[in-house]
Amino acid sequence: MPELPDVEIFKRYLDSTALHQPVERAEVKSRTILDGVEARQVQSALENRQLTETRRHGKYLLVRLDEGEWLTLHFGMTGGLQYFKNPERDPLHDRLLISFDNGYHLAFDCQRMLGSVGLVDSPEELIERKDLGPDALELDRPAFHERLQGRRGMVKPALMNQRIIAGIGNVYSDEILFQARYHPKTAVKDLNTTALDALFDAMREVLQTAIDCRADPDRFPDSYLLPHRGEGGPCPVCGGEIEKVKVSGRGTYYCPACQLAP
DNA sequence: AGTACCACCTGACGGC
DNA sequence: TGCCGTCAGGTGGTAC
Repeated sequence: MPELPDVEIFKRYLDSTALHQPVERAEVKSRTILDGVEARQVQSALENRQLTETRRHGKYLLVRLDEGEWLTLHFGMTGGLQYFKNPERDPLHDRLLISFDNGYHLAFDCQRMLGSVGLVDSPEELIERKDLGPDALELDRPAFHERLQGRRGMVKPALMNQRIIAGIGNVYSDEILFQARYHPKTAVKDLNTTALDALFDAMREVLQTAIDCRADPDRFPDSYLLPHRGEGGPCPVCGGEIEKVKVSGRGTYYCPACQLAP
């Protein structure tokens, strides 16, 4: 489930592998993933160019092609990148394959095809087109308050709303609320300034820690919920049972003892 | 404005 | 054994 930390790791992976290599050819293997572009546009945008720069906004990865357009990658739920030389390492659900002059390939792998590939003239164009809020790690404390204050709904859907803040999904919203000790169904209007501050701190802490752990749950601190995510499992703080509920349609894990009822 | 529900999509899993 | 329903979840559409 690629959320902000996962996409940040993809960005660093691409930066350390495929950047500044002349592209020999590009092949769109599944048209389903194309977002408002034709396969030939993607191919001609890539061929005989280089990937010169990357940026991340929320769950989107943008890749600049020479000094021109930007390729946009969204990983849906099962997407990822693979850089390899041996064709045997081409991932099973390869949807876009970029081949470089040096004999290496970069595959955009996406099993469930919920991801997307597009082209924009600038990162700002993508943000505008998708109506994305500021990136969760770029946004400062006053802006966080401003974007949440006055909202009527529950805190978990607000954190997950990409128009309010970009980058947080189902898994990390649970972790942020666990670390901040707020119940996922807490009404945003019931969070006072101090509570919003605590939520902001937890958001930054969780996202940065996840990046430092290379978004690998096995590396996460013992005090994190994510590695124990599952119904009935022990809470890493109090040892009580983790419960599962639905919050606006999403499977939500929390500790009823640590995260007080709204 | 917010929520509920559906669809997209594939693969895993449990029940019978 | 195999068939079927359900679930996972990011996004986006519709209805209320």
